[in-house]
Amino acid sequence: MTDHLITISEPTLRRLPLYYQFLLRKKQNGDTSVSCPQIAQDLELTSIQVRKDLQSAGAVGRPRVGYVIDEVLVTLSELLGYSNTKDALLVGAGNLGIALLDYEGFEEHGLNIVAGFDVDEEKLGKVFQGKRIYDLSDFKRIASRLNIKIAIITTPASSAKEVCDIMIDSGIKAIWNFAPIHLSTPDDVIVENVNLTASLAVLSNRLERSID
Amino acid sequence: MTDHLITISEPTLRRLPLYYQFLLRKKQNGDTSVSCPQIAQDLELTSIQVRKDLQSAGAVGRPRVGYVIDEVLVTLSELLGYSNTKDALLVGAGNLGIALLDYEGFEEHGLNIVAGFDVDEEKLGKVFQGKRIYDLSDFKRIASRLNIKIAIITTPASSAKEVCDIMIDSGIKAIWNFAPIHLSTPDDVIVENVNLTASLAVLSNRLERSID
DNA sequence: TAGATTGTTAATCGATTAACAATC
DNA sequence: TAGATTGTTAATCGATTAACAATC
Repeated sequence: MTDHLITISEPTLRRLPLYYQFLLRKKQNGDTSVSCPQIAQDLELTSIQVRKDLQSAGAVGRPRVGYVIDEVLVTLSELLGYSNTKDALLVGAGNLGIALLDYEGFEEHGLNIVAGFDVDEEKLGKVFQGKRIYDLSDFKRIASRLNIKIAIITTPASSAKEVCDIMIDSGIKAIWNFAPIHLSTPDDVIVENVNLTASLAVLSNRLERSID
Repeated sequence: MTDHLITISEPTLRRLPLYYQFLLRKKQNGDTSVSCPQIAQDLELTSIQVRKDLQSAGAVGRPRVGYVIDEVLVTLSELLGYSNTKDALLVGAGNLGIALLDYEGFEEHGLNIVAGFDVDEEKLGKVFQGKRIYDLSDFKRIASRLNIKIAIITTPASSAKEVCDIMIDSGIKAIWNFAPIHLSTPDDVIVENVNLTASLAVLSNRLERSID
C-alpha cells in the first residue's frame, strides 16, 4: 500500500468517480484508450483539470495517444477503494437507512453493508436483502466480533451524536454520516458527511437567483 | 427579492444549514443570542470563518453581544429557501426514490415532492405518503399543468441523461441529481449533484490513508 | 515530419486565515 | 471603563487555469 502515500485533494477525489464511470462506458464501447480532452468534453470540465487530476491519481499517459483505459481503471479502482470491499454497519433503519441497506450497488464501490441497527422494536429482526436489523445495544458486540471499521449513520439529527459516540467506543474508524449535524470525533476517526439539507440549500438558492 | 442580489459562495452556502440547525437548538434551549465563537466551537470551525459566513448571509451582530438568534434564523431561512416551499417531481421510484418520497422532513427545508415517476409497470399507481407513482410519459403534462420548476433524478446512471432531457423539455429549471453521472443542461437549468459514489470514495480513500 | 496531447512549471483566482480598529 | 466580539481590510494558502517544452 506504499503507493497510497500520495495525498489527493478532496476536489480531485470527488471528480475521480466520474472519470471512472466515463472510462467504463468507453471500455464497453470497445475503446482502449482515451485522452483528457475527450473526458473533459463529456464531463464539461477543462482538459487541463482532467490532466492534473489523472496526474495526481498517478496515471501515466502518452503524448498524442492519451491514456490506456484499462490501466487507468485499475489505478482509479485501487485509489477509490473499489477493489478492496469492506464491511460496514448501518444505524438508523428509517426510509433512507433501509434504502441504503437494500441497495446492492455499493458493493462494486467497495462497501458491503452487513447489518442494520435501530432502537425501534417494530423494526428489530426484520431482514432486507439478507441484512437483519439488530438492537442498537448489540452494536459494539457485533462490530468487535466482525472487526468492522466503517459505519453509517442514517438516524435523525437528534440522535446522531450519541450514535456516533457508540461507534467511536466500538472501534469504528470511518463514519459515513447522513444526519445534518456536525459530529465531533477523535483524530483517528474520520467522518464523511452527506448533508442533503445542505445540497438542497444550494439548489434552492441558485434557483432563486437564476429566476430573479 | 432584491436582497437576493448578494451572491454567496458555495462553501459558505453549504455551511449555513449547519448554523441554522445549531441556532434552532440554541433557541429551543431558551437562548436569544449567540456569538461566532459559540457557533464555531460547536461545529469545530474557526470563529473568523463563521463571522465571514454570517456576514455574507447578511446577518448583523453587535460587538460583545453577538447575533439575535431569531433574526439570524429568519435571514437564513429566506436565503436557504426554507420559508418558501416549492413543489417538485421525482423520477426513479427505486429504493432511494421511494425513501425520498416517503420522507416528510424536506418540507421544512422548502421542498414538497408531489409525485413520483417510473417506467416500471409494477410501480405505477402505487402511493407513498400520499404521493402517487405515474408513468414517465406523463411527466411533461403534469409538470406543465402544475407549473413545477424543480425535479429530482433517482434513476440509475444509465437512464439519467434521457430523464434529464425530458425534464428540460418540460420546463424544469432546477434538477437535484442523485445519479452518479454528469448531466449537461442549458444555462437556465441548474443541476445540483448528490453523488454518493464520490462521497464514498472520499471516505474509503481517507480511511485507507489513516490506516497506513 | 507535423501536430496533437502529455508533463511540468508559472500565473491567477478565490477561499480561508490573520490582524486590527470600532463598538457595545 | 475594560474587554469581548463584531466589522473590515490585508495576507496566506490552495486549487484552478495558463503557458510551453517534451514526445509519440
